[in-house]
Amino acid sequence: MNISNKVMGRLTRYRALLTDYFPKDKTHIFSHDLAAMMGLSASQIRRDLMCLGYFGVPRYGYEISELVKHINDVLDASKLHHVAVVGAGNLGRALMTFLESRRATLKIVAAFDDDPDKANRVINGIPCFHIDQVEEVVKRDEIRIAILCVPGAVAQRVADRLMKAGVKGILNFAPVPIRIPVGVALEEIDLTSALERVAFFTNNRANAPKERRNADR
Amino acid sequence: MNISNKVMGRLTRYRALLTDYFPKDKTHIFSHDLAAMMGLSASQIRRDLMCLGYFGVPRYGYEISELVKHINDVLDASKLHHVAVVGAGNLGRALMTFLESRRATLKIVAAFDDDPDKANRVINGIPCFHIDQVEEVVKRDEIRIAILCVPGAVAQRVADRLMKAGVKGILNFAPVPIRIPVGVALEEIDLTSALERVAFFTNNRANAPKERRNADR
DNA sequence: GAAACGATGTGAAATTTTTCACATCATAAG
DNA sequence: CTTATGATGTGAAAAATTTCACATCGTTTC
Repeated sequence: MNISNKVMGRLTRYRALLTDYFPKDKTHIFSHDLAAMMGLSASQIRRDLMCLGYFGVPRYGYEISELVKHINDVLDASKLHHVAVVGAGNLGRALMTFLESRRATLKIVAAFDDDPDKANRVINGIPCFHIDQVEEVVKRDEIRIAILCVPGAVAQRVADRLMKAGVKGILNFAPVPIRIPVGVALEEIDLTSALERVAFFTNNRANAPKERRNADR
Repeated sequence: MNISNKVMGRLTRYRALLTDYFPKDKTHIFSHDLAAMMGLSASQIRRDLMCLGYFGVPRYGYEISELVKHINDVLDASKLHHVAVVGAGNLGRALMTFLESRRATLKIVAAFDDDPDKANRVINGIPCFHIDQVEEVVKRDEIRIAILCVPGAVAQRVADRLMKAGVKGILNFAPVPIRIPVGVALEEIDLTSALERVAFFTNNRANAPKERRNADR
């Protein structure tokens, strides 16, 4: 089964919801319950879960622990990843604390900045290096994923440098798109665009970005 | 013309690219140039621009100033919006500085937190209030959009309170989906999910999340 | 003025994503 | 054991999004 980017995104959210925000005493869940929590349709949930190779039982629903286990199997296909935050400004530092320790398999092991004042310090328990050490540290610590929080003007240059050093996945928060060769994974989050989108649909309520249905029928 | 969420997102990015990251001496741009910068196909660019009611000229491409003007017309349909950041933790404070002054029409006028230590202070030039003042301040300052950066466990409760106070658009960074009635705009950014997605496609390079083509043919 | 050029605008096809609708099946009740 | 129940898994339809392919048209060249 080929899992699309969209399905992936939802699977991660199902997992988060089930492991962190679901009553511990419940052992089973129905597709329409998960749908209600996620604001999606029940059939979409079932369709997504089909990708897992795990099947629920008709009258009981899905066993939560099994479900989570199967999502884990698919998502964390290859164990641990070392992650670096590049650009230790306000946003970079906030993301360090926010994302660290969310997922055991994604460990933020370093930060980089071009400001010498920030280098050679430990920020929130994460060692911060000068950007010129990036090649050395990426290789040494086997960093494969970078969270890019640098100004738009230098984003592409820094990204190129990271990829040259061996980074294979980039989560880009810089407000410009970056170009990647095939073989590198890229996810872009444009925060300004997101806010503008909300503003637009706040004006034009008719076509809100998400319509949330509840059940199957 | 009914503009979809996806098209909206791209239009905002075209604008940002053209206004902030494009050589000032250039007056015109071709669809395939913009496509190359955005990592999209030229035909998609042209299709998106059709929504604007502005047309390029065959051999000259699009006049940048006119193009931006038309995007402005569509996007900022109703002038100014007052925005509040709710939850003044690391992420909330970072977003305050990051998003403030990005768009003249989106002004962050207040922050809220349930920590009394953070209330009644000015953080990065933005006044911070205790969450219990939310109804009062939202009404007084005509706040219509909220950026939600509170813990997942309280996200829905806080969102409900905001909507009750008059907020019509929410940009949700809490790691759980929130439910909204029709008439409210919602955009959700799950940072953990984004990182997990990158990690997944870093493992499974075959199907990277974005494939970037260059030209038309 | 006429012809060549090359980028646009767009109908139609292709692809992707979501929803519908119902056969199927495990359980519980009779 | 048999039947009723109600949630699943999924083929097929529908909807949304992207790409193709080319007619069209403004500019430039001759």
